[in-house]
Amino acid sequence: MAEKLIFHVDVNSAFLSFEAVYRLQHGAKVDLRDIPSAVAGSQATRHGIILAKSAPAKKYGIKTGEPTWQAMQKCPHLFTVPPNYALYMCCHNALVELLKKYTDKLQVFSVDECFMDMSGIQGSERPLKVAHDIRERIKKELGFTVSIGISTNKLLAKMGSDLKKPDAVSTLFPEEVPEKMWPLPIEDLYMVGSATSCKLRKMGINTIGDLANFDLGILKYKLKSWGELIWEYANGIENSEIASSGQQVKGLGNSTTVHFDVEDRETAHQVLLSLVETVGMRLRLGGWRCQVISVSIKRAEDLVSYSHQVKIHTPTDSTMAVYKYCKKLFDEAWDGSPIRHLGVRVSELSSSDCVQLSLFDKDWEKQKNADRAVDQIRMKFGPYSIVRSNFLWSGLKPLEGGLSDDASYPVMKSIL
DNA sequence: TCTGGGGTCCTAGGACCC
DNA sequence: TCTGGGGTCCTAGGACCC
Repeated sequence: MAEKLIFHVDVNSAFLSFEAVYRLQHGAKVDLRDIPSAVAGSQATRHGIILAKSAPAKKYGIKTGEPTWQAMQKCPHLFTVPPNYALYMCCHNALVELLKKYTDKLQVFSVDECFMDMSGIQGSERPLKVAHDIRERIKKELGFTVSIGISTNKLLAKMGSDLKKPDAVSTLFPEEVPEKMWPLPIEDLYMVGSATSCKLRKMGINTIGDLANFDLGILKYKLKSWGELIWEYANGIENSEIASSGQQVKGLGNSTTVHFDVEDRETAHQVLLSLVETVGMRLRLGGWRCQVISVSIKRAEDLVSYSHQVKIHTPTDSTMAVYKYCKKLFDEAWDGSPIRHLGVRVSELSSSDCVQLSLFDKDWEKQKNADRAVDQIRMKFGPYSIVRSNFLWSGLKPLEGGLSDDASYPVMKSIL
């Protein structure tokens, strides 16, 4: 069997690049990528973290995910712009359309990453040439730069695209692993996060090469199946297929950091309703019902989260049914301390085609029709065209988590 | 006026059944 | 007289990704 040939395409500083291109196209004189700049959430509503940064901003030591105030201390003249998810989806769609011209075996991995199975070109064309074609074409037609990694599996292609940025193509074939990947610090390996790197460094494992050559038995004993997974990754072993049709959605959720601390039950319930509104609508748009409902709470004082979930007997897609369970879950779980963040998540999804009515319930029929009517009005006239009256004077957003106009918003997957 | 929001998968422990 | 052991389901929490 012939070796596979996989490309991993990664947009450089995606959110910031998308914004920069958009501004240039609308007459801006300055390219955000050339100055210290960042996409950052609003500090006033306590969403103030860095979502993406320019290369000049990176030179100040600014990191993605760090609080904006901290970034401003490192670089007082940092230019920040708010996030614009609708724009990112447009850029994402344009990227995917362009890549599809090269292969239909394409896996959308996130808003700014794709895997491509390019095995078809092997023999006739040189992989590097094709990759550079793609890179140049994206730059010319879409205005942003990408880094492309080339290898025989997804893991190595992904690690490869990190080797050189921005606007670059790198190979990381299995025979190049000892030379190109093993010298890197252990944190650079996909799936080694802060908790694992801490454990590994205590074991004297500091580079990817250290891990690759470590005793697998000891690793499995200490880190269970996780140890085996990252040991294989360190050795470049990974053989999952390109999932072109997109994986089954497992669950969906909505959460928010409230712009003030929530200290009473009624307010918490209101926030939960605003979260459930969009979850319910997304369920119905996707044609799903859920059977597990979960509420999560993050305390203001120590930022510790806890959660409570329930499995219900009859799958539902009704906003009010999900909300009813969320209120109950919240009341059972809340420890009474001020709340910073609330979340709702539904899972164990099943198709709503095969309706199974456990009881024939008139109220249920009515509820279903009401949900559908509201969905249709919101889709036609905008999400805020219909709003529950109890939000009017509450100071809270009636819908939390914004509705994407594209219901098939790409799912970010953590496992290749 | 410290640290977002959207996901997936794994594991541990308890309940329950045979 | 006994306190075995396997299997499954459920829940909470932790790990990772972008």
